[in-house]
Amino acid sequence: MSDLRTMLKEKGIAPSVQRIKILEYLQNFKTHPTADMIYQALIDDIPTLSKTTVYNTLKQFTEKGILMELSLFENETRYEYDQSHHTHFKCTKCSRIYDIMLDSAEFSNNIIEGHKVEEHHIYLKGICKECRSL
Amino acid sequence: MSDLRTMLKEKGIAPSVQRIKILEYLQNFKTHPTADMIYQALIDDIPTLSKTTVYNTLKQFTEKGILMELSLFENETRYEYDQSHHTHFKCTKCSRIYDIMLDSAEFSNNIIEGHKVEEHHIYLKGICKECRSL
DNA sequence: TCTTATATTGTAATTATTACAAAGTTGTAA
DNA sequence: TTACAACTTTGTAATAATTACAATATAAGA
Repeated sequence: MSDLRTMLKEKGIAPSVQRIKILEYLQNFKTHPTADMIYQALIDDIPTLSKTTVYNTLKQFTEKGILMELSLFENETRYEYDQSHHTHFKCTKCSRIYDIMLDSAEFSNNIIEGHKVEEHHIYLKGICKECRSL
Repeated sequence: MSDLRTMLKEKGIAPSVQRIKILEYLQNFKTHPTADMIYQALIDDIPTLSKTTVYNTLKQFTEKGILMELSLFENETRYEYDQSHHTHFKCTKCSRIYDIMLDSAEFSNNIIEGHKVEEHHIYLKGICKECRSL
């Protein structure tokens, strides 16, 4: 708890109650939650919490490199705190998303940690050829 | 054109004007367009075209395996016809999405086809352990 | 041609997200 | 301690992507 407080200060972010609770939630529940899921989870604890605050906070944390924004398989952004190198697996039936401790590419048409992989996608992100040459 | 017609029939889809034009567009422009981009591109040609038709058609094509749905880096679904095995690269500056002819995983912190890769994501999709054991 | 099934359209509803201004809070210097 | 400035949070309204659904139009077969 005071860990988070210190960490936020080091990143130049004032450790408000809202920010700490949101970060705490992401740290405790590695379920790749959406902004709404986080809001629903905290509204009892902080009855005045606004969804805008959740969105603002998540955006700020992402910009500071504290969180990772995931565009997994749907049209909602999901967030995670875990910075370790892993792969995401989503079940097409139950829609759950699993963390797979694997960072290589030998998985296509394979069983990995008991899950049957039917598709794999490799996404890259960075600065493109043209922008680099400016 | 009659290729597409035949192909749709084989998949059990009636080859209506709307469906053919949409598929033709995806075949000609490999820009991973959104539903809206396709709609905008075709509205002059088919003035009565409805966005619902575009959405319905894309959904149907995806279900029949004709198209691929991509959840790349934003909250809009993008579609592509190209079934070849490749990786997607998105520039953080200009937001363009590039096809990279590469399906392996040696790309992290690397220059690939001139693009500087800063992040790579591997996504898997399939049936999870629990669902398989039912 | 008539009937039935299928396809398309338009509008309204839903959901995720952002914009923005008002109200609240905090830190600090007088 | 008070007062001010800077920063945070909140709530409402706007936007954007997508879906639901009912009405209309089209196509195919008896």
